[in-house]
Amino acid sequence: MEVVPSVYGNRFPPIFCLTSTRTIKNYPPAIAISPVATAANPTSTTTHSEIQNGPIYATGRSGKSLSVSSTIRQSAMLDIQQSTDLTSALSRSGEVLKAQDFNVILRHFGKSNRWKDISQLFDWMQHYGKTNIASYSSYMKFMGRRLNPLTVLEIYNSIKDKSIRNSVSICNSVLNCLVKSGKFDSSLKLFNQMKQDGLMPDIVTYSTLLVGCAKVKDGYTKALELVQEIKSSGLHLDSITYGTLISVCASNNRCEEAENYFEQIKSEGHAPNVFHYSSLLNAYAIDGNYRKADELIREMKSAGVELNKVILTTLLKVYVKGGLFDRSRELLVELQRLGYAGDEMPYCLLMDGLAKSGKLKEARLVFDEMKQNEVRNDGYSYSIMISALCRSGFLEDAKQLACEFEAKYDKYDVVILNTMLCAYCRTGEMENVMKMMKKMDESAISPDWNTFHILIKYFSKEKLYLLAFRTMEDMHRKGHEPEEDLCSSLIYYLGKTGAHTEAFSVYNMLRYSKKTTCKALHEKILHILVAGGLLKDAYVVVKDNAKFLSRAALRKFSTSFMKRGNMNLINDVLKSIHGSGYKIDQEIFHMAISRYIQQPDKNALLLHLLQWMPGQGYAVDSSTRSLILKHSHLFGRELIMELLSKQYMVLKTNKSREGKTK
DNA sequence: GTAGGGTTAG
Repeated sequence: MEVVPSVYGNRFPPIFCLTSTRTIKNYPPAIAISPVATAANPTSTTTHSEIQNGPIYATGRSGKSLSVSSTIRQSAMLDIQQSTDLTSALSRSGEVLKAQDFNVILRHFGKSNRWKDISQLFDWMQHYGKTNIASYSSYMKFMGRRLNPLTVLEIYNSIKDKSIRNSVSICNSVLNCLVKSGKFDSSLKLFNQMKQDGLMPDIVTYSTLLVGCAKVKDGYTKALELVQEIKSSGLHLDSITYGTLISVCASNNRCEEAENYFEQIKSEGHAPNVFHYSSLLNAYAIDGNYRKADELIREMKSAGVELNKVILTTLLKVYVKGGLFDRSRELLVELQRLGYAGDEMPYCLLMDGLAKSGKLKEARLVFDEMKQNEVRNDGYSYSIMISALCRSGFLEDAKQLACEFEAKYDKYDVVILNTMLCAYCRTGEMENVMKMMKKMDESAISPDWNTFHILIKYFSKEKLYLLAFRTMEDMHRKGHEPEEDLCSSLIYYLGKTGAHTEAFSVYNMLRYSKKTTCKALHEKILHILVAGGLLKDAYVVVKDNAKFLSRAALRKFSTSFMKRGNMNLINDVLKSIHGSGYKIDQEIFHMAISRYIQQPDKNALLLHLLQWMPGQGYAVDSSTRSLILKHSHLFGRELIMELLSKQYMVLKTNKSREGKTK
């Protein structure tokens, strides 16, 4: 395959080299624009209240000049909001404005989805110290998922004022950004750090973190821990937190617990709201419990809670999961009638359910109908159809749909790209695979766990083991943990093709991941390392995992090490395998001692070995003994005789012990 | 004059 080296070049850079989303701007020095040093420079002696409220005007100013100042500020704000050239508007009108004025503009940009302007304005505000607590929270809120979590952390860490850093709304916003971008573990770590630094978390902090529990394995346990923490810190679960908890239960297959929380709301004298209902409904979707779902809908009707788009869409999910495809279709028609079928979601639910119960043709019909209905397309429906076609082996059809999506929509996210990658990998079209990877890189879409898995599997299938290895390295660097089976097979193939070092590298990725590795893997890598002559690495494996290794493998390793391993480590190796309970046999001692004799400058090591042996119940056999005696002049004859006689005593006691046991 | 949290899809 020619394509691979040409795409990667010879140096094998990281598979995906995403460009940083945040650029450092070179603004003129603050002092040149703003003469007000306190407002311009946040690292100066500015107090918290000044940062929050802007420079405090001297008392005694007339009401008139205040209103003049407010008029000037109003027009400056308008200038910036309406300007088509933000840079010049800021240098023209920015000086007179305070942090809260900029926050108004920030929100204005936010409401009109002017992402680029929000970023530029916020950069400017940061540079001139015109930020307060609300600025940070608003910025993160309006940028939402557009913000790279690393950028968010950078911003957070740039806040030097402790009272601002510890402010609960800023902390909540930062945690929210991390949770929304799937970095739940990082958010928990940061949360603990924040608490140590002095954050007093409130119920919003906890419900922010609870959202993350819905997306991770074992999230329910973590949620319980958080609930415990809420209670022990004297806070109370509020309506939103209950809603989050129910949704955590739903996404962790805890239907009964979801019901319990729902009942708890009622027993505390509150009426469940539409969020609570939709989350509980979603819990019923897990096993398609349409009876309970129908009952819940009746309850909603009598309670006067509106059956909104989310509720009806979730109900559709329940019907689909319950296999009630006719009722699902009826409900879809109802959604269309109500104007609730403007985006793909309900179609996706139905298509996916049909495809997964083997009704691929019917799924395709829904897909075609959706396309006729001018539904907004975000690529989900294509993902579903393409992967359904792939699963059933209709690779050509899958490829065709992928091409259709490329031609019709130039909009990609990680899922559609993964799906298309998968389709092209299955049909073995390297050129298209590379095209998708380039697209991912260009659109700054970070590859996820799935992307890496698809690629590594594909490269392995094409016998491009080194490329698979580089991809796995990249995956590891990006913090994704590959599945053990995938590693294990890659280790096998790398070993088989002589890439012993690379095989060991994959082994180490697994070993130092959080998961515990399968015991057989240690033996597998040991064989590869011994075969590749990487005896020092092999020794590391043996030292750490001797208890998982078979006697045969240990023997093979020791034999090789005695023959070719580093002489300075021979005694360590012998002690280490003895320490693991392996009885060293005479042949091994003979090999070790022969090596020492060949190299008289290592005589200290030989003497050390001979000294060590009797203490562990070992003694050299007669052939090794005569070998030593033959060369004893090299080591000091007297000392050697003394050591050998000590060993002889051991030999005698061993023999007499053996005799007694017989 | 001010900020932060919840429901559905691959």
